[in-house]
Amino acid sequence: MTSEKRGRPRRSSTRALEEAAAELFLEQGYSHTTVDDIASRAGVSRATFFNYFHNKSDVLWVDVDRALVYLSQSVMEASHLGRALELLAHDVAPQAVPLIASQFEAMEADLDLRGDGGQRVIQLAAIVAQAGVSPRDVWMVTGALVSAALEWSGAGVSRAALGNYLGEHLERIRSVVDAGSAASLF
Amino acid sequence: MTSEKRGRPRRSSTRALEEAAAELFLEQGYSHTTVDDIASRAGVSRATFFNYFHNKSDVLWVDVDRALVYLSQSVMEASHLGRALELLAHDVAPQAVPLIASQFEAMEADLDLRGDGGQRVIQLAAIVAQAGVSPRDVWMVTGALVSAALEWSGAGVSRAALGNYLGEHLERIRSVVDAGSAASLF
DNA sequence: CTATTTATTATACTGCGTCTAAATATTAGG
DNA sequence: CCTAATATTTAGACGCAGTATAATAAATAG
Repeated sequence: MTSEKRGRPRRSSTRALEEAAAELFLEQGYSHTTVDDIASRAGVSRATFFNYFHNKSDVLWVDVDRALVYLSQSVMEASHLGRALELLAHDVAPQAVPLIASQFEAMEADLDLRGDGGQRVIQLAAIVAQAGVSPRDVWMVTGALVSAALEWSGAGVSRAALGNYLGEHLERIRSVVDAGSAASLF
Repeated sequence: MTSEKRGRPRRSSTRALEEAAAELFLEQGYSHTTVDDIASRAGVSRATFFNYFHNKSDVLWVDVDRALVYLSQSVMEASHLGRALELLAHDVAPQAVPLIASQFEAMEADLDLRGDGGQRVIQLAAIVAQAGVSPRDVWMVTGALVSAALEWSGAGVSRAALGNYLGEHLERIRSVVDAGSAASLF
């Protein structure tokens, strides 16, 4: 995905494949949709799909993964999780709820997708740890963040900004985390 | 897996397959070991492997899964997460650290196994929710439990009983959870 | 000895993910 | 214009996971 000016132009895009996949998942369910189906609908070959995504399920988690990458980089630079989260929340529009969150059950793939979700939770925990939160607090903080994200995505169209939920849930654990963790969080 | 007295006797066992798999994973790494390899070493056919496990990775998580099933049933009966955890901890010997926990990096399968771990975390969260912990506390409690389990399994051979770690980590969040959650926890 | 029960096994199939090599479409520069 | 360099698409083959089915084998009950 270098895409300067030279070379054969792209025939598709992450977005296009995302949309094709979303359509099919809603029509036929996740497990009954093959990668071939997605590629076909997007007008490219199966091989090309894998130029854009590592695997079938990633197509659903694109937004979440982008957020995690952003957060990870942001933490590396700022070394302050609280600030990194503010930056992230600021960049996420209230409408931009990941597809996976808004239309989970419609895709009838609970079991298939549970593992993928858990993978992201673990990744988040790794970022929290990287941010300098003390080991014994890592999972408590991670839990608070997951909680906030779920409440945010679960709230209807009238949801507030993501930052509000994050702030609220972190505030609740402020009094019980180590001093070191607090320093990185608030 | 009914196994009364009638019918053809079993040629293998979960344990035997577990051990065969563990050997191979340590020898060759997780991703370079096929289900065929495992079955062969255990002296059965590939098809038989799937009579004992749902999939390749489950073989590493048997102990964790057993604990989760136990916990889930226990919660259904007692409707009290705290008590269910005590019962669980009481039944788990200090040496019985799941294979996956003790020999994680030796298997060179970080990425492959991360998803499986996350899956269990999500399952745990579901049990916590089922136990009547209030929704906004579910992930905080889950985080505390994961934290405890990791500290327990990460401690050397001199580790204390699992119950100690669980109690300690839950105690830390006691002051910040809802009254309803506390009722189910303590 | 036969019927019943349970487990093992062979076999075939779908689909994911990987890899390689070839084909295609574009730009840069002589 | 033509050629080289570059970037992307694509076909095709492969290994392996996981599912399903039907046949076979080994035990017990009566």
